[in-house]
Amino acid sequence: MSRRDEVLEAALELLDEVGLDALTTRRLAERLGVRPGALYRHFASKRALLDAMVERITTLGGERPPNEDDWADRVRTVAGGIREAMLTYRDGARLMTTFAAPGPAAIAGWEWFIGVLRSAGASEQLAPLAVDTIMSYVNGFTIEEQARKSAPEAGIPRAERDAQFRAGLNLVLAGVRSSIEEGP
Amino acid sequence: MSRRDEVLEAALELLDEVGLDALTTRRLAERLGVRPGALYRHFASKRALLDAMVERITTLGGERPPNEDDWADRVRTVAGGIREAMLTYRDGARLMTTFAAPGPAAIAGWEWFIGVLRSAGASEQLAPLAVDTIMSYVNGFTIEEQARKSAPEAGIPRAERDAQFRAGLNLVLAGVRSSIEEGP
DNA sequence: ACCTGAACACCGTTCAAGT
DNA sequence: ACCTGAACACCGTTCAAGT
Repeated sequence: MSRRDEVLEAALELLDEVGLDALTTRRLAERLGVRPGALYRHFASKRALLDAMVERITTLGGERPPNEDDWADRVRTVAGGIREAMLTYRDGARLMTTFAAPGPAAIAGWEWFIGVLRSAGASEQLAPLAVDTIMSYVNGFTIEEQARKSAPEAGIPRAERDAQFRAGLNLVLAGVRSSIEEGP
Repeated sequence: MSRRDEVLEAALELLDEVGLDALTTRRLAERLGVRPGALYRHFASKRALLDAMVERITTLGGERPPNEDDWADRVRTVAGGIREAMLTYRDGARLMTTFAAPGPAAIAGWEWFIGVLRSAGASEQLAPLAVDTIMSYVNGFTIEEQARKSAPEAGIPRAERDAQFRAGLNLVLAGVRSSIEEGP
């Protein structure tokens, strides 16, 4: 494990403890027992560090269910994994929205996702639209879910949120299914 | 127009010019020809100022189409208006994700939205799920759309993005429609 | 009511110099 | 290769004092 990776790991731990707004280079340096300037040997800027954190979280959601599964089940597994990855660290979803450009892990995942839709019978036009729509739903849901913490109904139990996520995803999937059936 | 409103207006203009990361109290004070400390007579904190900006943007998306319209058309109009409101200012969608608690405008809009779904025949359980799912899609789509600026395919023309938004929304609406038809 | 002056405890970042 | 020491140009926020 390179020193760079150790810094990255510490940054993710710190994020989970204090949240995105309190994640400062100085606090991170202190946690590493080092002066702030030393961080710049490993990352060109705080922005670069955040990008590496985003890529790392993206990799967490990289599970690929077997092709024998129903296509909708494969989508459910992957969508659930992406949500799971964002929920792993405090403010994880909000951190993702600060990304500069999609990293290799995100691009690979996107292409795999297109393939699932194509194998389900989606046209060349429909498949990317469906992937984009599903991803918008997953990201939108998770961002809002994770943002609610000082809100009125702050403490919705995890099991309920899981059920709501699945139900909403099924709604979207029903739309995708009916669009596939309508043909080109 | 109160002084407080003038400060709020200036903050929104500044946001549009420099983006969320460069929106500082000191820059805002300079634009108003005032010392930084003076802002605290009008807003208790920067957080409070950001909350007021969020509420203001939410109000922008508050159009209510006539009840004679088809329910799906009403949803399309309102969803489009919410996206429009977030796109009005640079980083508008990302600003929304920093909200503390939903303001009065957001709550009123949510209840109206539920009514539309109920009038379309959605059950008491389905209506809030559908609203939540549609809103997740709208927010997720717009956040991603607005975040892409230094990305590879940065310059997708507005008309194309509008079309993609509508197409994705129709996909979700198809799912909602089929769930309504399946009954309770 | 609104603002100034001045301070406080922080930020991200750079860079010569050390080991 | 990795870090220190020290500085630079910034932050958000407070508060007595002015008009």
